[in-house]
Amino acid sequence: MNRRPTITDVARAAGVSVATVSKAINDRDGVSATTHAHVLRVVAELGYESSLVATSMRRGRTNVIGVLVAEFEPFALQLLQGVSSALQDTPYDVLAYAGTVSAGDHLGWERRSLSRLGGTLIDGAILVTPSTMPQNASVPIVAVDPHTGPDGPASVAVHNVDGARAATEHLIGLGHRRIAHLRGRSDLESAHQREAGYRAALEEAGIPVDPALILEGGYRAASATVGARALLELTDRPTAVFAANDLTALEMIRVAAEHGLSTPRDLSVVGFDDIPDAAAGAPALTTVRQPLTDMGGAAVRVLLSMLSGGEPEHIRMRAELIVRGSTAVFPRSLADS
Amino acid sequence: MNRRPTITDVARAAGVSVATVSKAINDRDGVSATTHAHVLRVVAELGYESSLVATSMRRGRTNVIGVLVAEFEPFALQLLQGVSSALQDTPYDVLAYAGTVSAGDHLGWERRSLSRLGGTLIDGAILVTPSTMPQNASVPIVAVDPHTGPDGPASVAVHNVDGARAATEHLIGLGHRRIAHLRGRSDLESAHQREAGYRAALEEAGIPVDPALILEGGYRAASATVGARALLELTDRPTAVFAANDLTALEMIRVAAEHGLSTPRDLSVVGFDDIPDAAAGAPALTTVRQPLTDMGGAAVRVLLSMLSGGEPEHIRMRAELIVRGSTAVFPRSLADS
DNA sequence: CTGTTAGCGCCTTCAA
DNA sequence: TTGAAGGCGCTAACAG
Repeated sequence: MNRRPTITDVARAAGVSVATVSKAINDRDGVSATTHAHVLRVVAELGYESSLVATSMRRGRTNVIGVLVAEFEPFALQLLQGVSSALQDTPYDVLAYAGTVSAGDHLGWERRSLSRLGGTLIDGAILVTPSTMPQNASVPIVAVDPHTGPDGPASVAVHNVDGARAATEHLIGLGHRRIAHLRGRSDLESAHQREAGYRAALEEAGIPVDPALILEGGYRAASATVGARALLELTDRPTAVFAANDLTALEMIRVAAEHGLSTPRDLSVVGFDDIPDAAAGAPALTTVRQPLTDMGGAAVRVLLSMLSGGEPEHIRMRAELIVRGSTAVFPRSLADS
Repeated sequence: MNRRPTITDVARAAGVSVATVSKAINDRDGVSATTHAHVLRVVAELGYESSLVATSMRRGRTNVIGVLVAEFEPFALQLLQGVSSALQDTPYDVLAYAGTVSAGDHLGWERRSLSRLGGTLIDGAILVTPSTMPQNASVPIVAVDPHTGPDGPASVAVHNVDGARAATEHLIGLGHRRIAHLRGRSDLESAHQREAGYRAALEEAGIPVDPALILEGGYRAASATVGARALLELTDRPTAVFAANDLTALEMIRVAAEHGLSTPRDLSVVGFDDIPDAAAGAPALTTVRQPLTDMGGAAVRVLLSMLSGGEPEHIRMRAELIVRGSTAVFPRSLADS
C-alpha cells in the first residue's frame, strides 16, 4: 500500500522544481531538451502518472467523458459499450458512474452525479434514461432516452411510437384481439410514447382500448410482477402482452409460467429494447430493437460536437421489430391449418 | 453552462464561513442547530453537491470503488453488473474506468489507471483481466481473472483447467478426435490454464496433441480471424474447435460460415465465458459458463474486507459446461442412427 | 531556461 | 460556536 509518487517526488528525484516537471510532462516549451529528457527518465523510473483528480482541479479539461447512469442494468451497459467504442480514436477516455448505488433514492441522481463529477472530473456527460434534466449544468450534456421531448437539451432516442405500433400491429396481425400493455416508468417520455404507439395501433385496427388491460410495469422486473399477475388473473385474460421493455417482458413470461401458461402457446409476449438476454431465453423474445450501440455512438458524436462549440442536436433512430419465438398465431386452431 | 455552485457560494448565500458550511454538511459538531439547519436549507436551494474531486483530494476516503478495465467488452460489463449490485446496500458508489480508450497501448493500463485514480478518487480497485499486477499500489486491489496465479494480490477466478477439460471431454464424448484449440491471450494465466485443460483431456482420452491444431485466438474476435482461417485451410482440418473464449468461438463460427461450413453440421465449436451473445446466436453456443455476476460479488466481498483491514484472499469459482447447439455428434452418420 | 507564487474546492487544525 | 489559515497535487502566470 505504498503512496503513489507525486509530482513533488519526481521533482526532488530529478533535482528540479515542480513547475519544471509539469512543463516537461505536458510538453510545454521553456524547458531545455536535456532537462526534458532527464525529467522523463525519472518519471519512467518512478512510474509516475499525473493524478487525474489534481489535474482536473487545476485545469478545466480532463479529456474524460462521463457516462452517468442510475444503475448498471443491461440497457445502460450496452449503451456504454457503444460510447466506449465510438470514443476509441479520440483523445477522450470514458468514465462510467452509477449514481444510486449507495444513495438509494432514485430521484435526482442526475443532478447529484453531475454536480459531483461535472466541471472538474469530466468534460461532458452522457445521461442514460434521466428522469429529470438538470437545467444549469456545468458541462455539455446529451441525454439518451430522456424523460422529455426535444425541447430540452441534446438527446438521442428511438422512434418509440413507431416501434410500439409495429409491436402491437404484429400481435394484431397474428390474430390477437385482447392485447395488454405493461407500461414503462411514467417519469420517462419513452414510456408514454410506447403506450401511445400501442393505443394507436389498436385504434387503427378498430379494437377498443380496454383500460383494464393497461397496467404498470415500471421497466424493471421487480416492479412488473404485480401487474403481470393481475393481467393473468383477469376473468377475460389477454392472449397477448406488449411489455414496454424486455426486462418486464421476460418477467411477464416468467409469471405466466408460474401460472401454468406457456409462451407463446398460451400467451404471446413482445418486448422492447432487444437486450442481450432477449435472444437467449426459451422462447427467444420477440421484441423491438433499439440500436443501443449506434445510439451510444450518436451520443458521442453530438457531445463531441458540442464540446467544440457546436449546437445541441436531437437525434431519433429507427426501432426495428425482431420477430422471434415468444409470439404466435391466435387462436391456436389457426396455427394448425 | 452555468458554473456549479461551490462551497463558497453556499457560504456567501448563507452568510457564514466556508468552514461552517463544511462542518454542517458533514455533520461535524461545533455548529449550532440553528446554523446547521439554515446552511442545509441554502444547500438545498442552490442545489449544491460537494465536488467529488475536491473532497477526494483533501480527504483520504471517497467511498467510491473503481472497476478498472482495459475496455468495455462483454466480460467486463457483466462483471461490472455483479460488482454494482453487490455494492447496493453499502456506502460505496461504483466508478468504472476504461484505461485504453484514448491511450491505445495495451500495456500497463492497470498501472496508469491506478495511478491516475488511486489514492485520491477511489478507495479500492477491482482490476478486470489485468496482464500485469502493479506491486506497490496506493489502494487495495482485487484482480479478476488475473495474469498470474494466487501468488499475487487478492484475486477471483474460475477453475479454468476444469472448465476447459469439461469442454474438451464434451467434444471427445461426441466422437471428435481432431479437436483444435484457439488459444487465449498469452499474457493471461487463464489462457494457459485453459490450454492445459484442453491438453489434459486429450491425453486422458489417449488422443495425441497435434501442435498444428493449436493456434492463437487472443481472446478477441479480430485477433482470432487469422487462426480460425488457418485451421479451416488445413489439409486434415479439425472437426471441432475449443475456443478459449466466446468472442473467439463466435468468430470461429463466422469464419467457418465464410468457408461454407455450417456449425454444428460441419464443425463443432465450444466457447468459454457464456457472455450474453453466446446464447443469442444461431446456433446458440455451447460454452463453459463463468458465473460473472457472482464473481463480481465475490470481488466486492474480498475488497470490502481488505478495506476494513482484512487479509487478501484468493477465490476460485466453479465453471459449468452449458451444452447448446454449436456442438454435434461426429461422424455425422452416427447422428442419423 | 528555470523557479517562485497563487489558487482550483474542500476539509481540518487551531485560534478567536 | 464560529472563522481564518494551511495544504492535498497540480498548472499557469509571472519573475528571475
